[in-house]
Amino acid sequence: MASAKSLIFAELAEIARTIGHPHRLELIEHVSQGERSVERLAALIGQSMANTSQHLQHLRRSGLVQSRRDGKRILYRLGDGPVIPLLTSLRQYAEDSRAEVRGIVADYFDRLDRLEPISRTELVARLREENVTVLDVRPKEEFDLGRIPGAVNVPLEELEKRLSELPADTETVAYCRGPYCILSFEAVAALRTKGYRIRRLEDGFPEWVDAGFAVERGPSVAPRPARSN
Amino acid sequence: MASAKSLIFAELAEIARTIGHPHRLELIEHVSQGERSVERLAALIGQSMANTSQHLQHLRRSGLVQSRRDGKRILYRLGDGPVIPLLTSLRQYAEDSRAEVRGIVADYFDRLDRLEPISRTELVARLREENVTVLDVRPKEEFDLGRIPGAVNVPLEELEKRLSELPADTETVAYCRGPYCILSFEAVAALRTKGYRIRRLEDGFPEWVDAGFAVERGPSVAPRPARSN
DNA sequence: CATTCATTCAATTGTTTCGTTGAATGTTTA
DNA sequence: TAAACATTCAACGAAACAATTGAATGAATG
Repeated sequence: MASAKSLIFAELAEIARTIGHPHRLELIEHVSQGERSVERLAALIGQSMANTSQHLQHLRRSGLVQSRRDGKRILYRLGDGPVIPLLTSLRQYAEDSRAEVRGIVADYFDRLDRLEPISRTELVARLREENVTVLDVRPKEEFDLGRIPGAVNVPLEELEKRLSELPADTETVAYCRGPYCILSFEAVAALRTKGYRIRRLEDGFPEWVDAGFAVERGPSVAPRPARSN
Repeated sequence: MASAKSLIFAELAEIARTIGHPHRLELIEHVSQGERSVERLAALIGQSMANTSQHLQHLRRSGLVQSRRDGKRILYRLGDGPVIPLLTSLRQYAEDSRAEVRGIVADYFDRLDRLEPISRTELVARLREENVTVLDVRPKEEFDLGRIPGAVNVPLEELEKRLSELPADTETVAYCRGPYCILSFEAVAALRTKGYRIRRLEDGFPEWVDAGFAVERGPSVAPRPARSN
């Protein structure tokens, strides 16, 4: 039946249109870091509450995000389906085939040094050998909601003050929210000028989770900066 | 810079909006079978030439399709980038998380028998052992443009007339245009009632190409139906 | 039980997109 | 060089969408 086919195309198109808006893409990125209230999301994307709420409901209709009530606020989180793979393939298509994006990514990220990232599997191997410090430069709230096991949390703004928490003798791997999040880029740029051996992790925390690697949750116990300097 | 970030989101959103229209999704599906003229594509999606042309140019702007001139007509083909992976992840997201799509797919395809498909790698292995006939049920023109090596082409309409070309003693694997193409489902349903041992290949020809498996092109030499019945 | 607060709804306006119509372009054929 | 043909362009009206405003909901607090 042709009608079943056109119904399927209509469904697919609707999902595609849902992620076809910059604000909604940005909302998904923020929501993929952990639960967020509408108020906070509105501030993050620089839009009004009403507008943000409507975009969120649009996303929820397509299952890309879910929500729950917590007291007087509503918290949004990432949907159950393979949302990250969908966005990853969208990004990969864009990087592969759109000159504009290639140009932007090149101009923007490459200028911050050619900071070759370390792969997730490589990091896992290095963690087993205990010869690497994992640095989470996201804000504390996001760190508390979930992190790479054993990671040390030093938000980017506090990095200069808290340099002593980082071992200078072992290599450090920094990560943040995703491939377009600049926090870890800036952390690497800053620490390299101070002589640290530091690299970025490929992509970011949501992709780490999506790839099925272990996650540590809850308020952090004492971080374990094996200070030796 | 926040502006680089928002530029990236704008680019991604534009690509997503490009595939966010049923006609354009359908055009991509048809174009992924091989080169097609605007006239033919217009007929396939049941739209005017002008409208089809505009959708095609929209797709071309995003690199999802490419075009070349051949005499007085313009032929469109699939773009260079990872278009199929993008659509595959879109479809997988939809199937995984949208009840409507799940319902449609279930109602529609499952009713045509639970025809468990054979995987591409399994088919390759079976082909090495020479104990399988590959049946391409697409129209001859598409078959000529590219096919699984060694495949026999019997378009669905001619299947009943040309049953003799299919060996009844070896298992047959049928394929067509893709996961939502009903040709191979119907072929399987038809031949099973006649006692043939026949299964579907997972997905279809574009996905076969995309997965990097060998393709045979050009007008078919004599098909080799190892008739033994 | 009234108030406060976060969120959602409803109505409005300006912008973008879709499909149609008819003319323009550029290539082949007569 | 003119006619035929496939495709694209340009202009239009209808429909969908985005963002704003202000009112409505519904849970928590006093």
